[in-house]
Amino acid sequence: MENLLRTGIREAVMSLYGTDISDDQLQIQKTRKEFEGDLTLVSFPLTAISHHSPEQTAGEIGEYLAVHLHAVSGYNVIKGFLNVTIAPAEWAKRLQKIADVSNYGFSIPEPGAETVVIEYSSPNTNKPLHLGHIRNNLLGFSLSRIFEAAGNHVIRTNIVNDRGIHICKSMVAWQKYGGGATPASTGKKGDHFVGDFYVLFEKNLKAEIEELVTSGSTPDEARDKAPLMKEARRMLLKWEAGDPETVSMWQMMNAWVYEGFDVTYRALGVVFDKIYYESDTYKVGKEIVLRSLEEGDLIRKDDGSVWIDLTADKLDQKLLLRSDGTAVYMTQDLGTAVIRYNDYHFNRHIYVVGNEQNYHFQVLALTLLRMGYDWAGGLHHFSYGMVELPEGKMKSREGTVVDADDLIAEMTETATIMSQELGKLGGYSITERENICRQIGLGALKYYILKVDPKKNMTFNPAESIDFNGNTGPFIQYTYARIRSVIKKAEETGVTDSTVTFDNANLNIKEINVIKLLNDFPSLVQEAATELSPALIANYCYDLAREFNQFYHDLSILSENDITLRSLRLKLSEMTGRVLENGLWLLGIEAPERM
RNA sequence: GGCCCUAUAGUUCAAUGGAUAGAACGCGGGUUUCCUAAACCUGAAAUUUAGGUUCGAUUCCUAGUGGGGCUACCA
Repeated sequence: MENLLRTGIREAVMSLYGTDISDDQLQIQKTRKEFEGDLTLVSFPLTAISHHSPEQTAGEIGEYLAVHLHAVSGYNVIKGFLNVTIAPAEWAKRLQKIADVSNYGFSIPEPGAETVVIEYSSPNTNKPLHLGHIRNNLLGFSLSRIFEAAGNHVIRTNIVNDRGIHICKSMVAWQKYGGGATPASTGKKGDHFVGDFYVLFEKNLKAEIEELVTSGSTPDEARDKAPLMKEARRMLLKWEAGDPETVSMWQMMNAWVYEGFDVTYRALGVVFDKIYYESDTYKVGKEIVLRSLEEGDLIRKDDGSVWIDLTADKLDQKLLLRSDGTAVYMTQDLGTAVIRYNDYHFNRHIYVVGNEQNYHFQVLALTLLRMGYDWAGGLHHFSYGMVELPEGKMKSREGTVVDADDLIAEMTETATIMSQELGKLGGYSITERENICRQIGLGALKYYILKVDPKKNMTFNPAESIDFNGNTGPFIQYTYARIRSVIKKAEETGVTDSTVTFDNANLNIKEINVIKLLNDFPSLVQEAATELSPALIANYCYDLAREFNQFYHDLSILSENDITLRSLRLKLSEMTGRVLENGLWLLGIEAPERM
């Protein structure tokens, strides 16, 4: 529609002023709601060509369009803005056209489509997932679907930080205080079971440190020589040396954690195509660092540690191997990137990781480029902001961390209570009820997080912020469920007529508003992929649901006597339902048939 | 100290350099014989400060102020 107008205006300018115009001179936007019209030309940039006032220029072009373009049914000029009205019949034609496209808005990967690796989640195996991980998982998963819908090959991947001193801490605590208990013997979820031992370790370590400090040590010294800390370090050395007993305990405890993570991932509805483990990739990282050192790209200091000098790129020197030859975080990520490139030959690799690691990912990409891996130009850090609570940052030490499993349960619970209060659950089986409430609770949670611009910090208020009214997931889900209900009723009563065409249908303003939005969806999917923005999809779904509700509210669909009109409204409803379903799909939110 | 991100109604979020800065929650007022009232309509309420670029700045640039992050031989 916009392209139609674009070429029309080009012709108009050519015929009126004898000049061709550039794209940035030709500014078309949607007409604001309060003015009459559908599309608006901003005439200010054209005054240099027309040598007339903005108003006059707009008027002349508008007149030309009204005469020469039959799709244009009218125009008005306000200040320098030319508001063009598209004939309702054009919109009806457009509706017919988009209705004929299958899998509306989604593209299928073509030969030559880009391969995109998306890494998200990236948990440590010493603690259960929390609210911060939820934002990460939801963003990562939604992005993966958006990329897929935009026609890319997508590989969803996860790097599990399964080794290191923090893992040893929970191992030490379990060995010392566990008394042979297991998740099965205690009935606890595996990740919480292990996480509790980690907390116990930290608690007892803190006590030891305090004791040492009161007997005269500095805090740093105390931390260094605390017996528990020594034990954890000893454990790490044994693990790195491949001590069979330590390794088998490590495997057992990690298996418990993975079982727990699986439950949380399933509840969140996220999946992975390939999981990498740091315990595998850090070795490759060491190898490539050492090779690169031989080739002379890196610096070895007197103590034996290996560094890369990035001062020429306005960054610092960065450690790649410790003086004792062991790997650091960066080493492991270098290895993971190289392995992944060898596995998939990706065009792009997106890391969904919090913005506190911006520096780390700058260094990572630069280091790989410096080492001669040209594909590192395709690495992209999708950096998102932190989730804060109304009372401030989440701090594990102060116990203010919001646990992922608790939150999911709480959301489902709230949905159940609200549904009961509204008397929504009559006539459903217990399984159906539970399923609907789960869908709604998670819909609320997911939408609440995804509608926010990812790069900004966000505040999450578990008590108040999650709502089921207004700009929320359940509002969109509810709209969808009502649409399904209308369609179902139409089928039951046989009022559908699929043979009707709409080419000359007489549409009102609300119907046109819905068509306009539907028309935008395919390009929006592409834009969301380009901008890496689930929020774009989320806010679009809300707009569409809201617009549809206005349409829906004061029109009778099923009881309309005019067959064409009734069919058209049903068609509009059905398409809105499909687009909402697709939009929610992109966000990883389920669309309930009833609620 | 250096580097990065951020600042919009009471609150949580929007706004490719364009018109009178949109929503939602909360607060005030209304609409149910009718396809789901978890809906719809309606009122009050905001761009951190000072400069600059521009026909036009919430948006771009510079500086200040507030908030957050990074600057580990932690991950």
